[in-house]
Amino acid sequence: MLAADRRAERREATRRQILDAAWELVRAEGLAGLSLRDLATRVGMQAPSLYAYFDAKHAIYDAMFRQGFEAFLERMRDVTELVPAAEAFMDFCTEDPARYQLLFQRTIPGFEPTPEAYAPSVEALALGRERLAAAGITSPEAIDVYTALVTGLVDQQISNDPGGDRWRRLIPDAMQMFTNHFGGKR
Amino acid sequence: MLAADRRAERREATRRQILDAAWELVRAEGLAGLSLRDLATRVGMQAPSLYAYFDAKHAIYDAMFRQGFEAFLERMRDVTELVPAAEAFMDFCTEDPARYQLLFQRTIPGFEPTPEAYAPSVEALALGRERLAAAGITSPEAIDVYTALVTGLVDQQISNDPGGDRWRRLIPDAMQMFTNHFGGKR
DNA sequence: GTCTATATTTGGATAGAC
DNA sequence: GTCTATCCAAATATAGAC
Repeated sequence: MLAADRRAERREATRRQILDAAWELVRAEGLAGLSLRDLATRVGMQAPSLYAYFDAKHAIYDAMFRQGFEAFLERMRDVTELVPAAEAFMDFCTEDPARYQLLFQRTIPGFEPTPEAYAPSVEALALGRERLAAAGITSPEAIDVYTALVTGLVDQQISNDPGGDRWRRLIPDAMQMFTNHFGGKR
Repeated sequence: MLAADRRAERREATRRQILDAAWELVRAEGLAGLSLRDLATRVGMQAPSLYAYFDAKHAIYDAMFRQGFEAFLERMRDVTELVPAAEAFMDFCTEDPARYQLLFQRTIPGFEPTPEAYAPSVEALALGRERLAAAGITSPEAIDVYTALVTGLVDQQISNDPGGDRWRRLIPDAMQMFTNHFGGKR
């Protein structure tokens, strides 16, 4: 193996280490609480050293955005039925509200994901559409009501009953309501 | 009229003026973009002068929170039917997303409304419950699904089609789906 | 690649004169 | 009540030595 390859590998490892620490930090302090000083401390560096790995703070959010949707795809890949899919989505969101905020709420002032980071997110959307189609849901209206319903359940769960299951347990009933009205396999 | 009364009245007028400017500012810059310097400039003051009217920045958010729910109550008071109520809620939220964020999303780090500011919010919740009961919806599960569904529609509308009506126009159909499943007057 | 030192900006908040 | 002057804190980011 060439020295250049080893160097690149080491660099990637450090980048991953920084991102891991960033996730820990936002889980503890909230998404907006990510500061370069704290992050550097957590990986045993001084703040300016981070700039050897990321051009700017937004580049860190960008990499996290991409990682988040990759994890999302991984999690949803094998879940095909309507109710389990909604439950998997709920669990993915509630187990890390900071990640939920980054991926689905977009509340960081001035942050827009770059096209590269955006790619897995587009893939995730396509996967969702595919799953719905397999369940017999194809009309744009039905899809829009579905997304509103599921994200609404998740949002209520996170903001009004964190750690509980007050809205999570309503998923089967809500899905029944949805399929009764919009058709779809039973 | 006593001089003291006139003084108090003048003071209240200035407070209102400051709050009006604060609303303008958050509509323009986002909820987190409210800075005391900018706010003071907008009302023709220097920043420290604001402290004669509000103890701290959070006191301004607090007063805005209260005003927001008072406006909400005013708006919803005469709307009793299910579909018009959901539409009125949608319109109230979309016409001022910063207000929506303050009242219903609670994303300001460290801000918790005081009990006094909270009062109209509690009243609003009670009103909502009353409206649902009048429509024949009383089970806790049905109420929770209803809130998830309506806030989900609003949230999708604001984040994915601001200024449009892609989710707003689905309200009648979504309400039909809901009442079909959970009963309620038709 | 990492450090120290520093620039720069931007906040909220206070002291004290008037 | 309003001002000027200032403090203090926190943040991102850059320069330049090693």
